[in-house]
Order: sequence, then C-alpha cells, then structure tokens
Amino acid sequence: MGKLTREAVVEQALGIGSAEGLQAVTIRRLAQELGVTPMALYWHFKNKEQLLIGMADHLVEGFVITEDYDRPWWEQLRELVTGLVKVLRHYPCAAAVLEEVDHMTVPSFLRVWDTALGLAKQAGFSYEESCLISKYLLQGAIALAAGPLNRRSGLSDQDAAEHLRVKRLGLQSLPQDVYPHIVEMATPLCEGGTAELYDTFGVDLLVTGIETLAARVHRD
Amino acid sequence: MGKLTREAVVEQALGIGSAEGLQAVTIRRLAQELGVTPMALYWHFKNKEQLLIGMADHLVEGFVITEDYDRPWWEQLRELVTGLVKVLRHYPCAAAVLEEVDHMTVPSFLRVWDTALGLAKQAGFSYEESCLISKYLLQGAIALAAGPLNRRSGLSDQDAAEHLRVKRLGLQSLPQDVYPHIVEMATPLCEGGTAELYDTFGVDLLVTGIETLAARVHRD
DNA sequence: ACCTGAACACCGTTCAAGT
DNA sequence: ACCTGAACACCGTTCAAGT
Repeated sequence: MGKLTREAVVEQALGIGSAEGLQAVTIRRLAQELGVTPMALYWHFKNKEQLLIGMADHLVEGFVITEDYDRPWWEQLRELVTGLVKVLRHYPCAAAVLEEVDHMTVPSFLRVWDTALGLAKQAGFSYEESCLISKYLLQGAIALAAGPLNRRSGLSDQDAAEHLRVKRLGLQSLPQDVYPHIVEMATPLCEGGTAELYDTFGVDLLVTGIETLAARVHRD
Repeated sequence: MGKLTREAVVEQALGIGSAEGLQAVTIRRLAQELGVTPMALYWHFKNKEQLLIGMADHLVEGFVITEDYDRPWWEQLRELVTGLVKVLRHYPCAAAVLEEVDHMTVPSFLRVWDTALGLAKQAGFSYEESCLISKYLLQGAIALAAGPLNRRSGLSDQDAAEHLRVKRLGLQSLPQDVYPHIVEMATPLCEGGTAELYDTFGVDLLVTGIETLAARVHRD
C-alpha cells in the first residue's frame, strides 16, 4: 500500500466521482476507500474546497497548450477549446468538478485562461471584452465536455438507458399545445446528439460568434 | 401568520438564498424561518430537489414570452435572451438555482426552451443542431445573469469589497512570466465589467454565433 | 511530519403518530 | 389534509493527543 499522498487522494477522488457521481465524493468515503481516518485528509488539504481545487487542477494539468505564434488567433482559439474539451472527456466527472470550483483558484486552468485572454486581445477586443469572451469561451468548453456523454454517473448502463427512456416519455407526454417543439424533438433533446456534433458544431458555435464580433470591431 | 403554502415556502427559500447564498437554503433552516417543523415541508415537497425545482419554476414564471410572428427569428432570439437575463436579475440567487436543477423538470423553463427551439428550427437548423443551440443559448443566458453582480451572496457589501480586493491581489501577485495576461488584466477580471457590457456585448456574443452559422446553413 | 479518537454542529429523510 | 416527535444515517470540521 502506497503512502497517502496528495496525488493519490486526488486520483481516488476523481475515480469515485467518475464512477458514482461527484456527490459520492465525500471526505469520509474517500478516507475509507484509502484505508485511513477522515482527519488524515486534513493534513493534505485544508478543507474540502481545496480538495476539489486539487481535483480540477489535476484534470486540466493533462492539457498541454501548444502556442504557435505563426498561426492566426482564431485557429489557436479553436484548438484551445477542442483541446480542453478533449482532456476533460478523460474523466466523466471532469466538467462537474470544474463547475463546482472557482476557476480563478485552479493554477492549470489559469494557464488556459491566460492563453485565451492573450488571443482575445490579439483579436482586437478591449480589456473588458476580452475578459468576458474568455470567460464565455471556457465556460462553453466545459459545458461541451459535460454534454454528450449525458453520464448520469453512478448508474449502470442499463439503469442509465431506463432513466433516459423515462425522461423522453416525460417530455413526449407533455401538453403538445403549450410545448409543441419540445414534444416534437423529445428524442434528440434527451439523447443529446453524437459526440461529433459537440466537437464540431458545438465548437463552431462558440468560436464563430467571437470571429464575427472581431471582424466588426476591426471595421469600427 | 399565513398558512404554510407551497408559494410561501418557495419565496422564503428564494429570500434566504438571495440574502445568504444558496448553500444557506436548508430544509431545517427554512422550517425554522417559517415557524414550523422541518417535516412539515415534506408535506408540500417530496424532497429538497423538488423544492429547488419549485424555486426555479417560480423564478422563470415571471418571464412572459412575447411571440411576434412578424419579426425575424434573430430579433426574437435576442429578445428571449435579454428577457430571461432580466428576469433572473430579480433574485441574486436565480442563476445559482438554475445551475442546480435539471432544466427539463422546470415547467416555466420548458416554455422558454420551447420558444428557443422553435426559433432555431425557423433559422434553418436541423433537429439536433437546434437542440444544441437552444441548450447553449439558455445556458449562456443563465451565465450572463450570474455574471456581473459578482454577488458572493451572504456577505455584507464591505466584506464583498474586501473579498474582491484580496482576489485581485492574488491574481496580481502571480508569476508574471507564466500568467502574463492574467496579471495584466487582474482588475477587469475581478470586477467583471459593468452590467451593461453583459447585456449588450454578452448577448451579442451569444446570438451572433448563431446568426453567422444560420447564414452558412442557408448557403449550403 | 503525519495520523488517530472523540466530539461538535450540522445535514436530508423516514416513519409512526397526532389533530 | 396537514403537521409533529423521535430517530437514522449521514455530512464537514476542530482539537487534543499520539508516534
């Protein structure tokens, strides 16, 4: 049995979170799984928030940003988003973790953010606009990563399929006069499209708006 | 003292959540505030999740959707987003509530979603694209509503200002060689820009991407 | 430096019982 | 129909103490 290191704790936490959902990641549960007392964890992390930050940091550390000053900013932005989405797909609970922590406190995420900020400025946006754009872009990337594997973590595949069926039937049995489109599109709404849709159309959706606005800024 | 009605519970919950943050909204706390036993709430709500859904529904019910079939879809989409953002600004905890519940379970939110779906289809997108677009748009609107009043609810204005100052100093004292842009833009990043920026540029950012992609779809 | 034991102040929820 | 009392099975966290 290896020592109780920060890394081991974080990886165990990501394991539990990915297998059973983030709500199953509990100090006490984690300690039990690691064969240790709950308070042992408080030696390595000040509190649960710091543990979550550690998880988030570990996730995003897997993403190495390739900076290429010769290529136009929009290509780099696109690659930044796709790269982030890809790395977050490694753990089913990744997006959930990043939605729970303050991004500003996650060093590896700050690196991604810094790159996005630089590219936004390079595109000609003001300081404040660049801040908004980068926030929007990274938040969008996280949402894309959370999307397609609609992963109700913590359920078997069979239960998940049943859950999906119930959800779809719920939508389909809504009053058609008040929710016409929802009823009509119940199936694609629940199944959420293929991962490919998210990685191409989804990323396009995020980046295209920025490109168009950048062109507008340059015209003024 | 009025009776213990669903509405009263939901409004009290929104009050606590707005004043002290959503994490302060607890069954027991809520009961105490209402002068009642915790289990009394279980008569009106099956569990806490249903209470949150009730809160979300109450919030979005305040938004009356104006459908105008004579105006182009993009104007209607824009109005849908701005309207939603505006109504969510009534309660500081609104965005937090909507981030916590499954949107599919909130009737009033489904009405907004249905409208967005219809407009997306009208713009010429496929079923699956429309689903993705509507999800993206509504999620973006919620993020915009959460944005500018960076409302760490539960703190006095003075404490909030102090919290902001600490956060900014934290960013500014980062190593400048690894986070150059973050350090440079620490102030706008923390202060988050004016509400106006969010309501104009932010909405533009969301809608413009859709418009551009729609034009592309029509060309094919 | 690293971990344990015992305790505190909370949670959500169930179930039987009251009126 | 609407609410209470008592109990269960959990949380995160602190603090003193052990090695």
